[in-house]
Amino acid sequence: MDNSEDELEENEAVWKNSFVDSVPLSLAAAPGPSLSKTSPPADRVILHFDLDCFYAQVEMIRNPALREVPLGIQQKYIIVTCNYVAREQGLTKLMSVTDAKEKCPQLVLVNGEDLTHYREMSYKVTELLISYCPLVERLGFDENFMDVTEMVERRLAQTLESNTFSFKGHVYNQRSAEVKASDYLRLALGSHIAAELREAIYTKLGLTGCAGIATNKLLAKLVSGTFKPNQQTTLLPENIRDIMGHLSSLRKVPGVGHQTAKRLQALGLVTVKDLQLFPLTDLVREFGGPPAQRLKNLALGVDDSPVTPTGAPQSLSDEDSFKKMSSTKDVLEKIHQLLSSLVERMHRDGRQPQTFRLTIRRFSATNKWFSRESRQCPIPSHIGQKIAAGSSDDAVVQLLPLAMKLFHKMVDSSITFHLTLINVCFSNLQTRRAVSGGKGCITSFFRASPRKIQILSSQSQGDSSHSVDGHCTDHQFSTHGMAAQHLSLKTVTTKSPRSSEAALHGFKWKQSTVVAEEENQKASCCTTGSDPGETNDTVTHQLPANIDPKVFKLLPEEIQKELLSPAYVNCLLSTSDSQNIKDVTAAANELEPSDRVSAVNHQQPAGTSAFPVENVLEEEKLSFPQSSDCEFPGNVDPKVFSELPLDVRMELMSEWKQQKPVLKAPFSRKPVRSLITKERNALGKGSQTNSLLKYFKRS
DNA sequence: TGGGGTCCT
DNA sequence: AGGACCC
Repeated sequence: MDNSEDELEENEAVWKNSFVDSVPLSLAAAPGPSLSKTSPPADRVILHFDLDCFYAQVEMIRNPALREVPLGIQQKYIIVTCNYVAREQGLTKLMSVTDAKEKCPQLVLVNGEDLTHYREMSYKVTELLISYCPLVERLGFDENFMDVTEMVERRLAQTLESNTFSFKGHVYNQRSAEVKASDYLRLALGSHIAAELREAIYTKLGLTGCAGIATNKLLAKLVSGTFKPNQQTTLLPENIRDIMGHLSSLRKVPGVGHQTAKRLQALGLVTVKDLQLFPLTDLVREFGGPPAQRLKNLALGVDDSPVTPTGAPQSLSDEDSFKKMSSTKDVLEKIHQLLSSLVERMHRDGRQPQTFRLTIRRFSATNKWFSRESRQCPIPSHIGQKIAAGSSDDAVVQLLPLAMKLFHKMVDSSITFHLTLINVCFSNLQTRRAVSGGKGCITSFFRASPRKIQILSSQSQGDSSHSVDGHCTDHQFSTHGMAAQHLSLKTVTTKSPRSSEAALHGFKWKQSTVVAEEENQKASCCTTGSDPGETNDTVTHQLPANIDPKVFKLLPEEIQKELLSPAYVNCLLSTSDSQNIKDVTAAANELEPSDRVSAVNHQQPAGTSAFPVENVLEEEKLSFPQSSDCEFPGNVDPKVFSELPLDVRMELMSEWKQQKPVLKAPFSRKPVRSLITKERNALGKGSQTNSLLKYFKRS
């Protein structure tokens, strides 16, 4: 679960004594003109939240008796995380069960292979944070970045009366006497917000965690781990050199992975300082321009990447690993099992997947062990509809032949094979919504839609008083939230939230009005030849050659049926024949895109999609001048918009965002650049900028 | 070394 | 489709 082993723990002892818990600041000491609103590109205030041993905490909430015992969360033969009782006995993350039991014989194990509860709790945390401020970016299940610059600015305007002010929590490598109030007031306010949010996470969800407060994501993340369970630390700009310098190796720098570290090491670089001092030109030679600059920046603690609201997931997948799987029957059963749960999850999400992918990992004694292979195909829309509609069994039965077809594209089952992992994945997730009605105008949404979107999980936190900030309460999930419309759409450094709703699994995206769907699409992927009429009478002697009749009879009825279906029989018979898939793919491509296009055009200002890039941008700016950081389509009245219920607003924003690839440009001028990072992909235009992680994407 | 995710090439 | 990265 957590591979970043305690980056800063080694330094902890060194610093601990020099930290103070609360550093008094005096506002009387001249706020100074330097930090007043006139200073142009004020630093951001970025928070990083990191829940303590997340899976273990979730299990301890589910079963409080586990709080007092050493607890390990097990996936296969690994302890992926453990509670602090267990850590006192020397356990660490990602330790083998054998080693762990040896160190701690009384260790209590809970199987953590099913992520459902962790995922749900994870989204509750993100939702909670979003309810205070929309700029929240998830990193895994247990971390969130948040850009609270605007909240800080608002508090700054209000808080001038108070005479003294303190940092909450620790301040990295800093004594109280050294802290200058006027310089770091904004970070100090950030530390208060962080403390309040951690408190909210604890009181509302029962979870503890750490927070880091700094001027960018890199630094916030690095500093958050300084004091480990349930504490927070602020990094002042003057200590950036320290914190970077004290990292024990380049691998500790988020963004420098295994491969990059190896290449750097080949250049003779092992410490962060090595990289800081290494000539950029030499670095460029090895990595290319933008990545080289990026690496240098990271080493220096410089990171301009925005906090990009994560919104709903881009894909849902389910996987299982095992020592050995070598029969088609086992593969079929495993895929069936994985698909069943995935389809259910997909249904709960409410969106409709357009792409299915099957991934395998083959056993290999050689050291090359970790690579995976995958094949993907479009999902015929009638199957997608069944998934979204909740006809899960039907959907699974129809997906199974698709999956087996993909499987046989990778594995020749007439030869022995040895798999160690199977993964099924839905991607290209599409929100279904009304499309048939009025033309080209966003208002067609406003009237239509008996919406099914509901809150399933958020036991709407009844009080509005939990607001960290009077201005920021608009974003709550409770029903009372029509106030303070101005806030929710303001973004500072980035685009508006991509859909938060489905994301926020508590919401359903479902829409009772659904696109009129062409049904004549020939669904199954392997329909060549066989006559459906025959199959019902089929008995086991008609089984494909590579199915053992005895084994067959042991299979669940449903699977037997499926094996006898024309689709599956054809899959087996035509192992190396990819023509079937191609036919279906072509058919699907003829139908699906037009569906999409009409949906898109319908919601756009007429004709915009055909405009040259610069025109589009110009137009958007003109039509929505008062806040260029909001991404309203040009014909949406912000006032009308702001009066809509929260969930409607969020869904609309998600819609618009998904359309940006059509609206927006691959290259744009600086002011909007941060808005389009994801959209570049969809356009298929190369991002000539950096090749490094989105995580440290530039703004 | 799990069971997830992201984006880029 | 694979590879890098994150947890």
